[in-house]
Amino acid sequence: MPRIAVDERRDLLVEAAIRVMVRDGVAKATTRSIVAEAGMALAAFHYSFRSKQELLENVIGTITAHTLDLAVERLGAEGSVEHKVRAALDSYWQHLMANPGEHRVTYELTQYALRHPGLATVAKRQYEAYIEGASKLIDSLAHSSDVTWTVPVPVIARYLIAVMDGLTLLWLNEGDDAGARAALDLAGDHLISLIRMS
Amino acid sequence: MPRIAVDERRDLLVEAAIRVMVRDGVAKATTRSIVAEAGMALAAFHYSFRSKQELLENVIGTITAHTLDLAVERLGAEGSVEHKVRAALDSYWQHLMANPGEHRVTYELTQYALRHPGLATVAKRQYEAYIEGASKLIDSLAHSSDVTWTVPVPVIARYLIAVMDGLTLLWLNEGDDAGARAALDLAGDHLISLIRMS
DNA sequence: GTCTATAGGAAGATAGAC
DNA sequence: GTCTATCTTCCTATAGAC
Repeated sequence: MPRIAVDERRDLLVEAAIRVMVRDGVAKATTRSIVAEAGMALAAFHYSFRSKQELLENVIGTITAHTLDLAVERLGAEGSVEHKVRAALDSYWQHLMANPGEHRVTYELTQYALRHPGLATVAKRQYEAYIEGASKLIDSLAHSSDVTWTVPVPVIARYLIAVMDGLTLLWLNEGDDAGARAALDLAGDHLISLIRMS
Repeated sequence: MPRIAVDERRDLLVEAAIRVMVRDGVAKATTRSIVAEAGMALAAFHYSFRSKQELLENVIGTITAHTLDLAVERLGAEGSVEHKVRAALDSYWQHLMANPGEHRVTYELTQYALRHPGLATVAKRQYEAYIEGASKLIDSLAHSSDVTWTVPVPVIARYLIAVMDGLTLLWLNEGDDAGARAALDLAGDHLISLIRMS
C-alpha cells in the first residue's frame, strides 16, 4: 500500500533476490519467491523491471561490485610481503567459511548467465572485472613492499583466481576444512616463491 | 514400437540425457527433451526410471566413471618425471579444449545435485572419487620414476584438483586460450618443484 | 512393454480495477 | 503506483487403451 519510488523498489528487489539465492539457490529465485521475500505483490516485479533478465543483470552487477570491494579491503595488512600474501589469503578464506552461501551463488550465477544468451556478455564482463581486480591487487602488493614478481602480473592474476576458485569449490563440495586449508597453504607457498626481493 | 529391454532403455536414456546436457545445459534436460533426443515417447521415461532423480543419479555416476577412466589413460607417458607431469597436464587440457561442453556439465551437475537433498550425497561421493583418483595418479607418477614428493600426497591431490578445476572454469568463463594456458604452465612449474629426486 | 492423453502444479508475464 | 486475477506455457508424473 505505501508508495515507494521505483528506484528504491528495484534496490529492495535486488537485495531480496540475493537473499533468496543465498538461502535456496539461483534456481529457486523465482519472481514469486523474490517478491514474497521483499513483502510485495507479484505485479510489483514487472513494474520495477522489464523482465526477470533485467533483475538478474542488476544482481550480477551488485554481487561483482561487492566481491571487488571485499578484495580491496583485504589489502590493509602490515609487515613483510610474505606476511601480506598470507594475510590476504587468510582473509579470503575467513570470508568464505563465514559466507559459504554467498560464494556458492556467484558460481551458480555465472553458470546460469552463460547458458542464457542475453546474459552471457554480462558473465564475461564479470570475470574480466575479477581478473582486472586481481591484477591491481598483485601489482600494489609488490609495489608497497618494493619487490617484483618473477612472472608477468596477468599470468599471476589468472593463476591466483583459478587457484582460489578451485579451492573454494573444493571446500564447498567436499566440506573438509583441514584438507582444503592444507592445499591453500601450499598455494600460498607457491605465490611467495614467485617474489623476487630487490 | 520395437520392444527393448528395460536395462538397455535406461542406458539409452542416460546417454541421451548427457547429450542434451552437453548441448543445452542441465536445466534444459527435461524429461521431454531427453525422450525426444532418444526418440522415445514421454511415458517411456517413467517405466524406465522411477523418477527424474533416479536418472540423474545414473547420469552423475556415468560421467564420474568416464572422467576417472580418462585420468587413468593419461598416465601412459614416457621419459622424465617432469615430462610425465607436463604430458598429463597437456592431455587434460587437450581434452578440455576439445570437449568444453562435457566439462561444463560436470560443474553444473555438482551444483544441481548439492541443491537437491536427495542428490547431495551422490555429489559428495563424486568429489571423493575424484580426490581418490588424483591421489592414486600422483602416487603412481612418483613410483614409476622412483622419486618422492616433498608434500603429503593427499595435499597435492587436493591442490591438483583445485588448480585444474579453477583453470578449467577460468577458460570456460573467460575464453582466453593464451591466458589460461600461461597459468596452466605456471601450475605445472609448481607441481614439478614439489618433486624430490632420490 | 508401449503408446496417447491428461492430470496437477509452477513458472514468467499481463489485464484491468482501484 | 498498486493490487488481484488470469493467461500461457512448460514441467513431472500417471491413467488407461492397446
